[in-house]
Amino acid sequence: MPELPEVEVVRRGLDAHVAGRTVAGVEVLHPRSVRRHVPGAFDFVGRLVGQTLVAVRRRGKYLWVELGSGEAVLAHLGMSGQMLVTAPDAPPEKHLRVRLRFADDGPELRFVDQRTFGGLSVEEMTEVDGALLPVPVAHIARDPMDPSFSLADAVDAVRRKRSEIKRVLLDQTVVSGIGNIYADEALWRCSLHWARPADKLTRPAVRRVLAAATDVMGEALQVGGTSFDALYVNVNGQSGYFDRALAAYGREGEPCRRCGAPIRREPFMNRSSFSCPRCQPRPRATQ
DNA sequence: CGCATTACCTGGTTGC
DNA sequence: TGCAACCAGGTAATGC
Repeated sequence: MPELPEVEVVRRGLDAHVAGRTVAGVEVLHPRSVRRHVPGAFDFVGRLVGQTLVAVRRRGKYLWVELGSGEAVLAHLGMSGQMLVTAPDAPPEKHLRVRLRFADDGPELRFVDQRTFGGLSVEEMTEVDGALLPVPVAHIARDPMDPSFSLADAVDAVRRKRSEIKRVLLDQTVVSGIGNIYADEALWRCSLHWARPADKLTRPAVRRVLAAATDVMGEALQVGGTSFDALYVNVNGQSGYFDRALAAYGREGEPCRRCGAPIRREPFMNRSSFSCPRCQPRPRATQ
């Protein structure tokens, strides 16, 4: 699933392949993929045709392409979204939702999304705390790879939450970019159970877990960066080389890489949390 | 207001 | 073999 490292891989690939090019035509094949564009699919197309794509930017898991008009095409990949740069005559993918053709007749940009949790929209920009962001991203906190990210501020924000630490790690208004996979990895790395109350953790403990999340996402980015070539931007988050580096996520029953105890899986927010029963003991009473 | 829960989606897998 | 149930999970809306 695309979390920060996977989205950053896509951002880099898009920036390399579409920046500076002019949109000649847009085709929306599934209305749901542009549902966040309130004026509708027709308006979406109209706002893009003729625009130059200036640069591709990202905050957390949100991605946007700055337009010559000053607006931006905002993209969220959801769980299964992919941005592909393909030859215009390449056969359509099964779940092709939106395609952008360019005036140079070069490779086209395709938004492919099986589950349609993701989507595209054209948005106006707004300034928040010195950063220029698409309006729907205004409430998203800086991610750990943002040059202006403040670890001290993030530690304080986490400790203000009266909730379980993993819920807080997944809250994109506190720190952005962390999803289920990297949350479990970060908690495993600093031997914390996901249900530990965030406001009861010490400042150093929260600093450690945020540093672990930053580290693990950085490592994933390094190996994910190899997975696209000139005509193909790979956002296949669960494949690639980072799979084999995972210590907790998806390893139910397999030995903990630290102590050998079988990794457990527990229900969490209608999904799963993976942890080591010995290294990450469940907190006693959460009162 | 702040935190918890649910709806939204589809296709691959599992179990009967 | 067929089909229903289940599962993946980020986000916004809803509930308390």
